[in-house]
Amino acid sequence: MPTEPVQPVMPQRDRRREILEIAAHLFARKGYRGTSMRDIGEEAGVLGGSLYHHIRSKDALFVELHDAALDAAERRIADAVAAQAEPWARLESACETLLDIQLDPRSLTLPMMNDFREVPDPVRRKLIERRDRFETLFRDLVAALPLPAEIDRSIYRNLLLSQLNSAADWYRPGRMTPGDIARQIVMIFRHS
Amino acid sequence: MPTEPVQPVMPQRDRRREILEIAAHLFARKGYRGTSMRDIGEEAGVLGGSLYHHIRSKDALFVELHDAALDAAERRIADAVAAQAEPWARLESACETLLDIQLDPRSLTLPMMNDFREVPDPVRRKLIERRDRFETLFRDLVAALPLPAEIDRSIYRNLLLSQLNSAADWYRPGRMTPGDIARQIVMIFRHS
DNA sequence: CCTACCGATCGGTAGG
DNA sequence: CCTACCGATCGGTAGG
Repeated sequence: MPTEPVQPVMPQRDRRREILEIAAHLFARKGYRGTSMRDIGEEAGVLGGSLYHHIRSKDALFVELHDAALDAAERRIADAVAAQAEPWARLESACETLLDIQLDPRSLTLPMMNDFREVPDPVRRKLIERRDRFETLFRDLVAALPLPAEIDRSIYRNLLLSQLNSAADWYRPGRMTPGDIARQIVMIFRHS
Repeated sequence: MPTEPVQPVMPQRDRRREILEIAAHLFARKGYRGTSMRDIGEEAGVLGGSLYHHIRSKDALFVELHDAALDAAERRIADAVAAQAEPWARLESACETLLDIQLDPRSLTLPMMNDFREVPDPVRRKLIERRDRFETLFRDLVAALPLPAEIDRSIYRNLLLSQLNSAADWYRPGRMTPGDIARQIVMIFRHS
């Protein structure tokens, strides 16, 4: 008589998702170069080489994760912004949402958005292309602000985004929430 | 009759300086992990292993370069600030000087200040210690500002520094000088 | 998903 | 400063 497997059989699709999540966390915590395929395998309970049944290459895996993270972030921000009408309130919603994503320790998200320098050239080109598209969201938000004429909106947007993207480098949970930080940012960046 | 060397003999001290400068440029451009000892050797005209006559280890080399860069930056900023009396003018001087350093493509400097994540743990601890000391300079400048009570000065300083440190990620020379950016930053961050 | 391996590259060293 | 090497680790693959 045939013995049943102790572990329930998991559909290949879900197994792949599981591996992607593990990889996202490792990339976010240790960077692209700091994460080896063997590291990912270890957390998934398999050897590094076995991962290639689910993915094509480390590069492709990273690009896929990065793009999916930006897709999700874009959706969340668009939803949050849509609930507001006043330009400053829309900007504050966007900042709070992006900070929420960047500062959530459980997020399998874009803390990897930064150090593009440690990634191979062809990968970097793809990441930058996707990120530029993401940033048009903020270009539109900034365009709607009633800013003094002497403020350059392109600089303004770049400064704002670099703050939001590097907040995870200095933020420590406790005293302030991501929402508090977003309010501080808008307070500073607000000019009428 | 003895032949004279074609290349003039260079004192060991200067040779070491030369190697440090080459290493600084490579680290700044390609990051810690992206720069191998063999890369440094190649630009210096020797094999990677030969560098160990001048340095103890790659880690020690990186820490030395990082600390020397911060020493130099600290001096330049302190000098620039000392020429100003008014708190906002002092902050603007500091921002302009730091941006000058960060955005100068010839600077063998602190573009490496950022991605601490790709560096080994013991190295990171040393870098952070030195950087924290560097940042007290800005803590004092921000403390002197007449800011509205609802603005948190710790957040304010972190936002300001993260902008200055990541400006090299988006800045492209041409339309605006580092001084222009500094003026934009202070315009945005100025509140009376 | 594993075994067993490939070629490449890494930081670093001994000995001259 | 070179030769010649060490052990470790990397991304990836063939074959089952």
